[in-house]
Amino acid sequence: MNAGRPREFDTEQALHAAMRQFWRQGYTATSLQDLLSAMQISKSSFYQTFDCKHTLFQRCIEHYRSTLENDMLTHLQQSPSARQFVEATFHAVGDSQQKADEQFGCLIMNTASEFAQSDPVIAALVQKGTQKMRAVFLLAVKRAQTEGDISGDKDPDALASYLISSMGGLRNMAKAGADQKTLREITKITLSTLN
Amino acid sequence: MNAGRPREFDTEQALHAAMRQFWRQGYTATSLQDLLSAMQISKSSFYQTFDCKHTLFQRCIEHYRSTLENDMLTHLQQSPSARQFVEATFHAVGDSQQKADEQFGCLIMNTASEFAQSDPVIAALVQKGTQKMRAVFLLAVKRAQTEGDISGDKDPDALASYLISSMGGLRNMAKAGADQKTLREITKITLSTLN
DNA sequence: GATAAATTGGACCTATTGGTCCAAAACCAG
DNA sequence: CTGGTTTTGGACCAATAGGTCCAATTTATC
Repeated sequence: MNAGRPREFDTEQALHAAMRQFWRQGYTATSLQDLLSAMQISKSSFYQTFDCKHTLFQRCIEHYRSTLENDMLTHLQQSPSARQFVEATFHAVGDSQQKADEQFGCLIMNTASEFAQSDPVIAALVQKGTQKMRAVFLLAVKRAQTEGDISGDKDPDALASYLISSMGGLRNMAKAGADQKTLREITKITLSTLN
Repeated sequence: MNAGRPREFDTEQALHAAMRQFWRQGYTATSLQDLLSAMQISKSSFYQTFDCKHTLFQRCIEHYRSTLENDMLTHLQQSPSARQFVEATFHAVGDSQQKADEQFGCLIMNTASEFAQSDPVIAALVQKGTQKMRAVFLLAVKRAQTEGDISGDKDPDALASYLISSMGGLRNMAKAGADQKTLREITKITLSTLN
């Protein structure tokens, strides 16, 4: 009895496309038309599947966060040393190969910048996002300390906060159009705090 | 011969009000109505005096930049040591007294985040803004080196880039809702790179 | 093949967007 | 007080915003 016409699009794929669109242009500057074009679905399908623009945005932030979080965690696990993981994560920003993605900055930070304090729901998601990223860095710092690559004297919590702040700053510089040399110089100094 | 009805508002004041509005909400999210309310002028006066929203925005960015630049330069000049100036500049972000202003982030960086690569005219202004800020930090670092408060070994150019990047990151964290303690921890580590 | 369930395209809606235009008002110089 | 110049308020505009609704279409099950 649960029959009916099957969907002509993949929900996950559409969500991913929407996320990239928001990532590129931000929430307000992204019109419904932009979304439909990017997601390649019709208006009806859009509203039926994703409720409304705001709800979709929330899902996109969560999607971005969980994807990034998982990526970071697997990279951390697979990395021979936690210190190497942190260094690689920062070097990736200046890396020309990933430049296409990097010039959009970080969706979480972009969102914080766009309307952190004006929308409590979004603000909470941004908060959660930074917390989770911070947690990954915290894990990495602690592991690096047991591995002897970061001095045990340092406060791992403070270091983790510092790292997300720096990462946000660096990606923002990349978005502002800083060249590779500059990004590398910044990264070098940032990482020197781990010594 | 140059007679006529005098303006009922002050241009500079209106510009300042517009700047604060853009600073708070960003370009796209700020409607014409928002601007008129903030500036307290009529639509006619708006278009006659400021041409259009986009042109006004450009002027606002320049206004923000030159104001900030001048403030920083005078602070630097009046500071007993250049190192103290840099430290004070960073500490000000976490300072609760300036919290009201800080929770908007930095207009230049916000703008970079909003549409750095999609609008060449704005992108150029953002570039100019970061350059100028960087120049002030460069001046400060070099002076601090002659004053013996920063080791002469360090590359002042790299350090200047690092400082604006870190400042952007820190202010973004403030906007994202980080508490004072966290901001202070980040600042402390950031400033430790000067040793 | 009929039926029930679900998706789809597109017409339609209202509110708001940035922006134009003009008549009325206000002012200064002569 | 008058003529020329400027500002001002508000009517008006087309385009677009996000969103609703429904008829047509497509499919799985029986």
